[in-house]
Order: sequence, then structure tokens, then C-alpha cells
Amino acid sequence: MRADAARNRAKVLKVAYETFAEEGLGVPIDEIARRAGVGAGTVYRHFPTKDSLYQAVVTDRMRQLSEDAQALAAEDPGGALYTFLRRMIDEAAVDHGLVDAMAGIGIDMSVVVPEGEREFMVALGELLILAQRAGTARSDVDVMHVKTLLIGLQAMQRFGGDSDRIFQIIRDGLARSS
Amino acid sequence: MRADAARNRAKVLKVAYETFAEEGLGVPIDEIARRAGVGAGTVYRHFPTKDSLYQAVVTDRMRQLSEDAQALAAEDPGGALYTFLRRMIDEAAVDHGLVDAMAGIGIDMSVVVPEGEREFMVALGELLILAQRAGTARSDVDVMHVKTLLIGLQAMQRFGGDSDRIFQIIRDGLARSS
Amino acid sequence: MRADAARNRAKVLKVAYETFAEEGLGVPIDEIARRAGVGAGTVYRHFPTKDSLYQAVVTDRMRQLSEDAQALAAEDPGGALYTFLRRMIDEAAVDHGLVDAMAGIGIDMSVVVPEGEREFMVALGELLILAQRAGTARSDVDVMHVKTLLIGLQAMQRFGGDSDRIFQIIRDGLARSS
Amino acid sequence: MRADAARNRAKVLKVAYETFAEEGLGVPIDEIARRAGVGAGTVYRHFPTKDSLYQAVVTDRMRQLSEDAQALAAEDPGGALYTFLRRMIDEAAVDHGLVDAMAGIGIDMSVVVPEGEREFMVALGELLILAQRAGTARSDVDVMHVKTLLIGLQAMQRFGGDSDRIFQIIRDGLARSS
DNA sequence: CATGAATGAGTATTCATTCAT
DNA sequence: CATGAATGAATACTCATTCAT
Repeated sequence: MRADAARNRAKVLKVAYETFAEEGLGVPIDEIARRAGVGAGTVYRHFPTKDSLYQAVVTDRMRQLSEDAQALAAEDPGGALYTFLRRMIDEAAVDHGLVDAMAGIGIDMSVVVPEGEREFMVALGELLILAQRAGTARSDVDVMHVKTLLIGLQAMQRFGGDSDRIFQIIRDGLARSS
Repeated sequence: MRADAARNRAKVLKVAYETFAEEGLGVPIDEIARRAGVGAGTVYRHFPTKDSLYQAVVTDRMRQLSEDAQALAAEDPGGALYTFLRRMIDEAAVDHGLVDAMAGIGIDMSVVVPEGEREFMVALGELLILAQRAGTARSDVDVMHVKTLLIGLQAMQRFGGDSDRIFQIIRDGLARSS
Repeated sequence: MRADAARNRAKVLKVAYETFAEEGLGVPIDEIARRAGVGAGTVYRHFPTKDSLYQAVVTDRMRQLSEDAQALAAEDPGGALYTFLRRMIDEAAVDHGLVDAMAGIGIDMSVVVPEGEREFMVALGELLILAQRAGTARSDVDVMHVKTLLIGLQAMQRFGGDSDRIFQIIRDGLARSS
Repeated sequence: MRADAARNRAKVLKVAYETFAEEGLGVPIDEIARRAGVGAGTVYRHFPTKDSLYQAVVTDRMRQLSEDAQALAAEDPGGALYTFLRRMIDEAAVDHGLVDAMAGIGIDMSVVVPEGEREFMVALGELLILAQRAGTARSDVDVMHVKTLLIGLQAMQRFGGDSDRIFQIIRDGLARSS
């Protein structure tokens, strides 16, 4: 790919993420093209359908998150899981329910983002194992449970309310020895 | 209201709930009218905008749920909270993320369904107090926390996975004496 | 026709005139029914189509005008023509372009209101003849010319501006001995 | 603007003028698109609302008229005013009451077409001054009076009847030394 | 390759008219 | 007769996608 093409792709991806987060998934492709400073045709060259753009945005985001998780694991193995969950929850507000909105529209993320998803799960799994070793997470849960709790926590965060107490409840439940 | 009008209104509401649940909020009004066996104009007579139909569907559902909650409280005061949560979670699969989908579309339920909401919160609050009295819920949570957890649990249920373990985690977290 | 039916008919006619004048011809029949305090069905009983209501409104108005013209002729034969024109022009603002709006919508009044029209022309003709006898109108014009000027004057009045000077110009043109 | 886009814009404008004149303002945009041989979307790209299309049509027409007026002034200063009025009146039949129809629909041209309007008034003002210098127009009228008379003349023309005599009456009134 | 103009199917909403109550 | 609920055709406008420039 030519350098300028790659630059355009990256620019569109970034703008798309921000725009979806700000305005919801309903924003027209034209609007994203405008904000990215390219023609609509250029968006379509890189992402042949709107769904493929959704997918690319989410994959990209998951990659970033996986990297964050790895960095946290290196810094503070025992506390990384909760730090990471807390961070993702806080960012859920920014994402404005991207994933749920997609679900609401009938897009099944697990089908649509298999690669990014796998990477992400691996990274999350690492954090869980470290926490279990450190005794801060019960042993009868696996990475899917944590992923599920994460989904729930994000939903709760978006719903609003006393997120500290909620986080504490989940943390207590997750830490309790079974 | 005339008998036939009331019948149509109820029919439309029922069909709308089912159709939104099945197909998502995107279904055209025409489709709902078709399924309800009425003209599109009839839907619009009762619900002058699509948003008002969303709102009516949710209000209606909340009323049902409030009634369910009251019935449960009468039967089994101590266990009612968890029975109710469990039931709502199971039904979340049917709802197919109605509320989240609405959020994704930019509809703020708390603005849109104040009456039904209030009733529902009162009923849920009853259950919480009964549980606290029975010692099955920690005392440092209020009804908003429970509502928030419910939102999260529904999101998790829709996400799929081992809902029993998840429910147990939340229950443990909620029951833990603070 | 029963007394209440007649009362309804008159009420609808009055309300329709006022409403069309205020809001334009676009107002839904339902709105007129509402303002008249009757059901939509009742409007349709008396005026089976919207066009027939337009027609009835205009016919009714013309009948009033004819009566006005006759009264003026009796009072002041020489000046009646100009007084009448002036009055109609002033009322044009109230009518808000009823007739022109109808023309704009593709309704041809001359086809649609033959009776009322004829009466009106007779009354106007009377005024013209009286004015010609009194020497205040040139002799090379007939009632159609006056009607046409009236149409124009109403258009000008609605357009706004210095209606006195305009009226004077027309009056000068109409009075000038040919 | 790209050449093809400009061509489409012009084509739509031309077709819209003709179609409004023929069929009234009620014609669906789809119909105009069809007649212009473009998709509905194309009409909307150039004129994002129907009102903006009305406005563009009128602005365009006023520009043509201003040019006509200037040409006439150059040819025959003394007679230009009446020649121009006469011409506009004759063309009023073609316009089929565009402006009045707009007024009937509730569109205020003076708000909507300020630029085209100003140009037109300037051109008309020129003609009036030339006529006053040549002694063929009374000195106590200004350009607004003439504009108003024009509106009225067009209304009369559309109404039908003996337009020559009418024109003569107005001309006599306008020429009469005050 | 990039651009942005064109396409046209899709949809919420309105309203004249009919008809069951 | 009166009512107002039901009908459904009509229409402005949007936006994903294609394609000429």
C-alpha cells in the first residue's frame, strides 16, 4: 500500500472511532469522510461497506486494549486485572456504548471481529491468571466470566450512578473465595 | 376510548414489543402495522411518532414488571429480590437489548418513561428492603445500585456465557456484609 | 334539513372561512372540524370533498359581498364603486389571498362558483353603471374590467406597500375620460 | 463545481421552473427529477429542501428579468418601462402565478430571495427614472409603487380578460401628471 | 488512486376520505 | 345523524453505495 493510502486509512479509522463514539453509529459515511478530510470514495476504497468499517474500528480498539493490558501486567501483576477493568469501565462512557449500539443494530461482534477478539481475550486471560495467583480473584472463574462482567460493568457505567460502589460489589464478588 | 380503538391500541403495543424484540428498533412502522393487521395511520393515531411508540412499549413493560415484583414480594419476602433479578435477566434474552438499543440510538429512557420508571423503582425498592431485613443483601446499597446491577446483568445475559456463575458472583457481591 | 344540521353547516362554513384565511388552504379537515366543535364525519356530511368546502366558502363570501354592494349603492350611488373597491381591498389582507391560493393550487374559481359569481358580478355592474352615470368612471370599461382591476388591487394590497397611492393611480386611470 | 454537476444543476433549475409553472408548486420532487432525467438524490444535492428549490427558481428568474430590463433601457429609454411591464405581464401567464402560489403556501419571497430581489428593483428603478425624465410617468411614484402595480397586473393577466384595456388604464393612471 | 456527484431504494409522517359505533 | 377511528396513498428527505471525472 502506498504511504498516502496507509495514512488515509489510519486517519479514517481514527475519525470513525471518534465520530461513532460522539454521534452514535448512525452518522453517514459522508460525515466521516468530511471530518477525515477525504472523499467518500476513499472511505469506500478502504472499507467497502459500512459494516466493515464498524468491524475495523472495533478490531483496532481491541488491539490497543490488548497492548494496554500487557503493559499493566508487566507493571503490577497482582493489581492489573482490577486496574484494567476500572480503566475500561471509565472509557465506556467515551465509547458511548459502541458495542451495545452495534448489538442493538443487529451486528454480532463475536462473529465480526474474531482476530482482535482473540488477542484481547488472551491479554485479559493473562491478567486473570495473575490475579488468581495473587489471590485477588476467585479460582472458579475463567476469562469468559471476566469478559462478561466487563460487558456488564460497561453497561452499568453508561447507565450512570454510583460506579465506585458498583465496582466494589463486583470486585467483592469476584474476589470472594468460592 | 371506544372499544375498538382500545383493542387496536393494545394490539399494536403488543405487536410492537414483540417485533422490536425480534427485529430490533429499526423495523418500519409499516411493518408493525402490517403485523398488527391495521393501517399505518392507525399506529400513528395512537402513537404519533416512532419515539412515542418506543416509550409506550417500555412504559407498558415496566408496569408489568412492577406487578410481578409485588406478587413476588408477597409470596417470599426474603428471596424475592434474587428471584426477581433472575427472572428479569432471563427475560432480557427476549427483550434483545431493547433498552440498550434505545440508548444506542440516543433515546434517554429516564427522560422518556418517567412514570413507569418510578413505579418500577418503588417496587424494586420494596424487594431490596425486604432482602436487607432478611439479611440477604448488604446494607450499604440502595435501589439505584440494584437497578444498575440489573442493567449490567441484562447486558451480560445478552452477551451470553455462563449466566449462573455470573449471577452467583453478583449475588455474592451484593450479599457480602460490608 | 334539521335545525341542528343547519346550525352545524353554518358553523363549519364560518370556521372554515376564518381558518383558511388564517392558516392557508393547507389546514386539514380535522382541524376545521375540531375548531367547529364537530366530528370530521359531520364536515363530510355537508361538504363531501375538500374542494366542495372551498367552493362553499367562496360562494358564501360572494353572497355577503353582493349584499354589501347593494347597500352601498342605495346609500351613495356616485361614490359606491370606489367605496366598495376600497373596502374589498382592505379585506383582501384578511382573506390572505384565499382566491389566489386556490388558483395556485389549481382550483379554477370561475368554474367552481358560478352562482355566487354571477350575483356578485351583477352587483358590481350596478355600481359601475352608477359611477359612469355620475361621471366618476370612464365609459369604455365594463364590469369585467372592474372585476379584473379588483383582482389586481387585492394582489397589490397583499403584496404590501403604499396602498393609498396605488388606489389613487387606479382610480385616476379608471376615471380618466377616454 | 464540476462540469457535469453544473450541467445537472442548470437542467434541474430549468425543468423545475417549467414544471412549477405548468403543474403548480405541488409537483413532487421525484417528478421534477424524472423530467430532468436525474435521480431524486441529485435534486437534493443541489437544492437541499424543496423551499430552497423554489427560492433558486425565483432568484434565477429575477436575474433574467433584470438583464432584460437593462437591455431595454439601453434601446429605448423613454418607452422601456411600459415595454418591460407589458412583457412581464404577458409572461405572467407562463409563470402561472408562481409567486402568488408561493404566497398562498406561506412562502415570503421578500425574505427568501433578497439578492435577486434587490438586483431586480434596481433595474426596475432605472426604467422608472428614465420614464419620469421622458415625462411618461408621474413624479409622485417610486419603484415600490411600480413593483406593486406589476404584481397586480400579473394577477389581472392571470385572471384573464381584456388585458389591453387594463394595461391602458394602469398606464393612464401612472402617466397622469399629479 | 482520490474525488465527490449521482443513484434510488427506504421510511417517517400527513391527511382526504370512508365507515363502524 | 353525529362521531371519531381506520385507512392507505402520497411525499419529502436520507444515505449506503457506485462510478464518471
